[in-house]
Amino acid sequence: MPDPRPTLEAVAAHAGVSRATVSRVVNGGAGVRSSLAEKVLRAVDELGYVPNQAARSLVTRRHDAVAVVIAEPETRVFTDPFFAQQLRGISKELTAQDSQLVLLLVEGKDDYARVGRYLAGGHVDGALVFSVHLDDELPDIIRGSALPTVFGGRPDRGGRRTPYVDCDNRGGAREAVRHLRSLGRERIAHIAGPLDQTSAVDRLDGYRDVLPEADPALVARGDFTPAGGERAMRELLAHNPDLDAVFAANDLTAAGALRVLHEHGRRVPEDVAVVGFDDMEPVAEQTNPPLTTVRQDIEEMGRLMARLLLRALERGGDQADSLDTAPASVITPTALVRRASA
Amino acid sequence: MPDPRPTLEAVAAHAGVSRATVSRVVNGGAGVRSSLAEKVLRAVDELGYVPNQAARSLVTRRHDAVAVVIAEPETRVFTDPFFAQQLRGISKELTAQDSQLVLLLVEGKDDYARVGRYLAGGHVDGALVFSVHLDDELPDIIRGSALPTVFGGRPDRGGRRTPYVDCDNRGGAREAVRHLRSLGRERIAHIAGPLDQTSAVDRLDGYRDVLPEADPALVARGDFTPAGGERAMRELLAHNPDLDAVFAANDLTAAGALRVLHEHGRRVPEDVAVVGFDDMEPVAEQTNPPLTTVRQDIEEMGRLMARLLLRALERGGDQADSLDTAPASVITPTALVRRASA
DNA sequence: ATGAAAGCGCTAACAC
DNA sequence: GTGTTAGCGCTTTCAT
Repeated sequence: MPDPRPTLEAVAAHAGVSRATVSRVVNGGAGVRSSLAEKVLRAVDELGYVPNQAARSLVTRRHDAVAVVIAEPETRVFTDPFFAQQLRGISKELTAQDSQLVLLLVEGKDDYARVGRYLAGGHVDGALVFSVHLDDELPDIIRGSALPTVFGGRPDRGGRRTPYVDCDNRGGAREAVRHLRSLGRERIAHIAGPLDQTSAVDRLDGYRDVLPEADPALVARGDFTPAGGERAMRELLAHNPDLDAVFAANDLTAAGALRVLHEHGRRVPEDVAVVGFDDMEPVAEQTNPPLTTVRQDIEEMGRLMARLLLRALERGGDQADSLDTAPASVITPTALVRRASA
Repeated sequence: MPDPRPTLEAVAAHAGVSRATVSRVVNGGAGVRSSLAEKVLRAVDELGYVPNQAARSLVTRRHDAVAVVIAEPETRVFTDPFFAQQLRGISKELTAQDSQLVLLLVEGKDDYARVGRYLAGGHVDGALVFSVHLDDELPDIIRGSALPTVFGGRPDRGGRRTPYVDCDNRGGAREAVRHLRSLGRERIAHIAGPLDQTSAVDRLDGYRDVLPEADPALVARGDFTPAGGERAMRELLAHNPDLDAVFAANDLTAAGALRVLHEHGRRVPEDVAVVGFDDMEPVAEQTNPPLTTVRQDIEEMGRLMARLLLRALERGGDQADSLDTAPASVITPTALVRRASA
């Protein structure tokens, strides 16, 4: 059985030119007489030549591939489409730039070393990282790899160094609470998310921005899950039987809260108005009543992350984190989507 | 600025041995005196040596990477966690075998050529492919790349050639319908999925297996979405006001059907019992009442796909689809999960 | 504009 | 056991 993959050499022979010429043609064909170029192209076609990436990377030191690192698959990531949409945006942008997407799913701290090794191992040109927990070491490990990186979601409270893309969690939360207030609600509660995630913290901050004097008993802690939402809602109802509105840190939480509200005979939105966050459609449209919520354009965020990284790669070349070439972070806008719950 | 990445050569010099020895140590160290091996390891450590994959692939012709090809991101894939869970299973298995996951998201037919090129381009050792539509050319393109491949979901009605992993759609459907019958239901309807997907066809076949004489008017066509489920349910109700049970092709469809049932004042499960398929928890647990459904172990299916492929790679070496080395397909079992709707 | 030649960093015979 | 050596397939000066 003959080797199924012809080499540059074979194409050169077939076309009656040198390897160098074939290489030029294959890489855009700048500075090659068109008559020759044509001949080469024909040979490429006839032989079904496909360049060997490994050989190419060996000399160019580029891989046209970026890693996408996603941690904490145990939780939210795998029960809402957030992650999938984000990936889709990333994929679109990378594809447009002929870059490949290498997915690194991190199951736990045991995987950190592996990821660090991979990133340092020169397989990819850059990394897109979804960091979630505040005290996580992953961001540091990744920064240690010295690979150009863009984070998805604000990495931590102080983090200035690495660029990231996040939606305006705080502003979106403010909008949600203001909406509730504009509806005439006076006892507006908040079910927060897990406060080791910046998104949850920011949403809580947004709530407080609008209601700085709110009764602390009106804030309960959830965990971004429906079960957490139920628990928090029960607690809130117990301590604040008079509440007339709830801003939930995400849609899943709101769904749980809604169930408890029904259970307790509260009508939504008549007795209690509810607003969620995310606009994750399969949930927000399925709830009873359909959920008013704060939408973020997740796919666009993914696309932006990829764009930021690719731009850094183009420019940076070697020294990707020299300050002036470092791309700035991006905060994407949110929008209130009114359905029936508020 | 000095090159930040030391080579084998550098390590060899630093350790006072030959490149070959370093290479041996780095690749497991078989047949190297331990005293030397230690010295090498120390050198590796001190220099922070990381092997250059491109160089290695160039000679070994292995990449320790497999592509995961996912088509039709427009629809279902990105609104249910199915895909994420599958990926997670795949990732776990690949990671365990030190293989990387390269994700190829296919947005439309325009992308087919790109995918074909990539797969043929020798970037990866094999491919895991989620093919969904019956008349799709993607499977053929992929087979054309001559890359060892495992499909997720039965690729098409006749497909014998390529191994795949799928759940027992037909058997699961039978179980669902039998359960409904065991509840004493006599007018059992079915809302089918899009029949250009084998899973939808198989589930319909399962329904018919149990109810070969069922009134054809009891079968309506959905599309795996809640909206489709609503539409189909209305239609069914119009033609069969006496129906007392519905087997929906998936959970999303069931959620839509449930809403219409409520709208029409039918009590579930008293008047009409409902069973779904998939057990996608965020949906099945959120419906009112919580959905009885057929569960498939999605993560396990992903894991199996990867395992099958890796096994083929180990054995096959070059000729991966020689008949005797081809791994057989796997059908995974389903299980009825009883909640409140039936 | 084109070709010749020198590697990129690694593995795998093969010799010692 | 260990070192020597010959490439893997490609890009890229450097001549011409």
